[in-house]
Amino acid sequence: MKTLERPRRTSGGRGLFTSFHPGSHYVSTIDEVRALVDVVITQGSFAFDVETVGVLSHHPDLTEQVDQQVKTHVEALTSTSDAITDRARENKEQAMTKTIALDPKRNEVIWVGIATNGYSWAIPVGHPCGEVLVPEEVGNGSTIPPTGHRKILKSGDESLAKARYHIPAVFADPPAQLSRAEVFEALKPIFFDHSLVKVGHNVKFDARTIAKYYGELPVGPLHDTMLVQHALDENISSFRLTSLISTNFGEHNPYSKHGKVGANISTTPFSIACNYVHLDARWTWMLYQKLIRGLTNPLRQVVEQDVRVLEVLMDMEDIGMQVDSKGLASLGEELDSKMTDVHSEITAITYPGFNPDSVKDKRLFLFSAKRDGGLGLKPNKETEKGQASVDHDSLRAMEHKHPIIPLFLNWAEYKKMKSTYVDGLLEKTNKGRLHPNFHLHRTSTGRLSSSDPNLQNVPRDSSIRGLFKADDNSLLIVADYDQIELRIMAMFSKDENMMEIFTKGIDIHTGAASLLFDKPVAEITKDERQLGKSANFLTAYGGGASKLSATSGVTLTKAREIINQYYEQFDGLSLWKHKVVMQAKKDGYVTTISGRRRRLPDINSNKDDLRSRAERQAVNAIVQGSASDICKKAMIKVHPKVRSFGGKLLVQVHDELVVNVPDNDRVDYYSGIIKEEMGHGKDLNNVPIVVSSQSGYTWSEAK
DNA sequence: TAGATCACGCAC
DNA sequence: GCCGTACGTGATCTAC
Repeated sequence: MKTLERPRRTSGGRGLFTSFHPGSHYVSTIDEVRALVDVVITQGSFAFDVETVGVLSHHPDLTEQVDQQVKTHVEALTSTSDAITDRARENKEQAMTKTIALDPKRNEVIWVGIATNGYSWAIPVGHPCGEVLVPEEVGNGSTIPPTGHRKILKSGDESLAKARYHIPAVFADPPAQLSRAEVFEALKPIFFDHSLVKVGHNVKFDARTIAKYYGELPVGPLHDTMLVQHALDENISSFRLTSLISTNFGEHNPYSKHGKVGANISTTPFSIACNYVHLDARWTWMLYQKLIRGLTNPLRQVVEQDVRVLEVLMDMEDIGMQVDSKGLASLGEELDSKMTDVHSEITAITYPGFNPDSVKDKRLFLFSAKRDGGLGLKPNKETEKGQASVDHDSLRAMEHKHPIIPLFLNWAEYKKMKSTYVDGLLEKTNKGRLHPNFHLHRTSTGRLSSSDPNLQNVPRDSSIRGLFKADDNSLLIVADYDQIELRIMAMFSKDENMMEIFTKGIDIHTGAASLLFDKPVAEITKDERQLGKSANFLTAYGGGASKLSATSGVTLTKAREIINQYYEQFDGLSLWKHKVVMQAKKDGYVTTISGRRRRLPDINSNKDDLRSRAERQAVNAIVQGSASDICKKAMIKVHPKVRSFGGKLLVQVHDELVVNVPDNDRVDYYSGIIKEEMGHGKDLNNVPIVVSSQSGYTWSEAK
């Protein structure tokens, strides 16, 4: 039995592991795994990290996707040959393999890294290669490729033309490694110990990845360096581990010496990969120690709340949401046929090769002079960079000027649905379910975000939401906060009129209209309510008269009048906003209900545009961030309740929760529990919280 | 050729 | 100068 290597401590160094150098130990026997488990258990917490690869052959459905992608790719080419087709397939397979490596449901672990006080271990469980025997050879196009890698001419001879080429390295066989099954069995005591804190950098990924080998998710408490760092500084551009090490330890490239991994860990020599795994686990551990020690209240409580949300999110991601793949596919066909028609009409009016996806093409066709082949129309809006805009609003405004404009509008609508929501979602479907990633560190306000796929911006249109289904024998309950952001503003500002509207249970937009137009609530028309609504929105976002006039269609003068009247009626609100900005200028940040901070470096800028932007952000961050705090608290409370009656929390969309519950006669009871845990009936300093809910078999029915 | 940027559109 | 927070897609630009 090999003994565990314990890295030497350095005195006065940057951390516990800086004496580390190559030739590092890797765990090769099951006794060593058991021994490391014994050490970890005494430490109370540990960092871990997995390295993963995608295995295409494990997923026959994915080969179909590759087939399809190769087919589309080849169809777009003018000349095809076996060599090109093979190359295309190789590229697509590589891309797909890379994708699956990051999908916790479909990847395979090849290394596990673990670190705790003074220790780190690298456990290989399927690294495919040993050391390099023959290095890879890459030609950048300036040389003639070696024989055997040259193009074959029609004559049958090898072409002597210079070309790009890539000859992969030749590796020795890897050393003998433990199997995943025995390693994870032996590690079970540390991943399922309710008293051990399991730390990761984006820990949901690692935890969900290893869940495959246990048939269930590791248990909390979990902790994550990303969300700690985010609480300390939300204005960070990259949350990659290497970036955070640089900013926290002043190491410019901690991996440069012996842990540099190429494009793919599975084509990295064994010893380098081993070093890399040690480094990743160690740096995660050291970063965690450093960040957690720098946490003081109220940020400490913010992080404590977020790690609890993290566990809920992990569960939500792993469960995923059922989607009707066949329905999506047939919607795709419908859109395809509509698009074919529109496209041919567009081509007939424009010219062959006109690309309706090209802003440039559309801009040229609409706005260039008639003598240049354009329509000579006048642009009515500019993009940020000062170009003529061809977005929906601009086109709508000139819709009657030429028959092609409605065609552009139709094309854009169909294209969006097809590419983002049909093809995009289908590609992410795994056994009929979509498993989003929820992020706690990607917004400046503390809101969640969602990606791969983003289930927070699924169109409300029933043609899409109607395809998101409850499980068999289940129902979806959608519970959402009523006007949570405006209620939060009422709470903070204690504005009398706003408080009164909410306490009396009057619709806030109607109430605002009533004050704006000095009319009883009962006499407010639909149009007036809409103006009230627009004005209400402006307050949270800090919009001005021009925006109001643009979105609601009233004249600029009228818009100014409305805004003035609004702030006269809700004078407490404008006073509060003013105080917020003053405080932000003094402190450099604002604070939400839970104590989360939004730092605003531009709040005292000399540049008017930057400063006013920061002022709007200050107000908005308090409102949006506090709403997010409330919804996070709710998730923490709702999650165990819902599980206790066999339900599943599926998705959070900022102010709404989507829950899958058993389809039985207790649905009203379930809804009641969910609403209660979300705070329905309670209040925010005398501003009532109202939660409404609906249920149905699809997401559109439930909303 | 890969990554960055722009323009756009979807959500709250 | 003029509306806050996100993410995905496709085109186009840019650096290597």
